[in-house]
Amino acid sequence: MELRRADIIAKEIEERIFDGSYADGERLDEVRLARHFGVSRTPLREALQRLALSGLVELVPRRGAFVRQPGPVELVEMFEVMAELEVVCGRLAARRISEAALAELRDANARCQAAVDACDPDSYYSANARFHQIIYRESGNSFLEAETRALHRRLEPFRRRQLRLRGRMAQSMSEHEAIVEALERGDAEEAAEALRRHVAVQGEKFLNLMLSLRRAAE
Amino acid sequence: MELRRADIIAKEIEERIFDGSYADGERLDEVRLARHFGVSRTPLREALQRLALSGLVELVPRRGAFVRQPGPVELVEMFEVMAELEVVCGRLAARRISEAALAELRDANARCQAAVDACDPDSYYSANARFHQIIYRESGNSFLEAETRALHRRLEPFRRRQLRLRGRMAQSMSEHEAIVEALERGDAEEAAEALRRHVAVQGEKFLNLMLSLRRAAE
DNA sequence: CACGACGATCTTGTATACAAGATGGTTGAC
DNA sequence: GTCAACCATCTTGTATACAAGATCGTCGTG
Repeated sequence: MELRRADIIAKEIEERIFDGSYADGERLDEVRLARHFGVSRTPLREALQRLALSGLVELVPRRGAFVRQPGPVELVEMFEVMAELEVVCGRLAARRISEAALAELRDANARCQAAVDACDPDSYYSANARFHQIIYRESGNSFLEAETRALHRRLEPFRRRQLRLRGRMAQSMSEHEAIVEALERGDAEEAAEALRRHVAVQGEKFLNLMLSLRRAAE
Repeated sequence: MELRRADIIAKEIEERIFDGSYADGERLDEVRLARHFGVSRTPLREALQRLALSGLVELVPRRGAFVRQPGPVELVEMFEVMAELEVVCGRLAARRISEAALAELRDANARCQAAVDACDPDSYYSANARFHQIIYRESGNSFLEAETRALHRRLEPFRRRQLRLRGRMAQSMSEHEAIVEALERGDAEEAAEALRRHVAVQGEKFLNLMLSLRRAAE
């Protein structure tokens, strides 16, 4: 047995929550899940604890674990925080970014463009994620980087839905270019604002998000 | 038997890590701790998992749990993020704060002043914490509030050390007043900047922080 | 004398057994 | 007929037992 099983199980359940296999409010039966994963309740409970800490399930004492999908309000709040974290990363990165990292950004952007041309949302998503994570890293603050990545990851399933909307990928691309430009110039405020515009969920984007939520709820 | 014991144990161990009873890198022996708390290894392991998620201990598979005090670099990073979160809270609060909350802030500030006059760092600390938490709440973003409070709590022991320094309380007070003023005027940028100045760790504050770390390490 | 391999022992990871609280249905009284 | 209390059952929380990997000392060899 090479690794801790609880990690694997937690990730698996997380995946199921993300992709909607487990509905909001659903109780996660320990013995059922334990049987399903072929383990005892001990490592499974560890996995549930872990998920509870990330906020994906709610652990009610003596009652069990319940899936806790963020509601519309909480989602908007999380996106707002995400935007602000990106802004902070961008502002710091504008001052601290290296020439090599700028090249990496341009490369990531090129891959984004290729994905847009190929109309491939999945590879666009991964190239886009790389783009952003370079900026997190170049903030020069590992703690900030870790926190930002964690939230990014948590919002991943919702972002992904948004991307499938018409024209979103192309728009996203041009925003990327504005960000890179600002970072090249070392213009912290412009980088910050470009990122804020890029990430913020507001107006029609907000509406779209809510609609996709409705769809996912069925 | 009333509540989940793992919570209580986790909090207890957390306290010990915070106050330095457990040194950095120290291994936390499961059976020893279990005996100490009068429980079996099962709830104790749950507690360790929890602490691992908060970053207070490192869980090395098949090796055990090790206390992981943040080093100087990580601490500075955490304070930088803390400052940015406060800034975000302040900026949002400036737009969203209610008249009642402003009154609460003035009240908290009065308590701070009373603590300064009485030279009572402990009650200053709690009044100060209340002051800041009102701002987090008035950001109108529960998720942001929760995240900010979590980091605030994690940095508490280090903040507390800083407060004992000469003149820090009085200076802190005047900064509070500037913050309240900006919030009253609804001046988001000024509130943000006032908070940044208030929370940022830089210059001699940085030095002091490092020194207090040294002291704690012994 | 130094280095490496082997094994005893200890510690963690997992499974199972047991205890205690929660749920839901049934029964009885009003 | 309705409401409430009680009991059976189920589920979680905790303890203990067992398995597997890691540490460290010892012994043997070069």
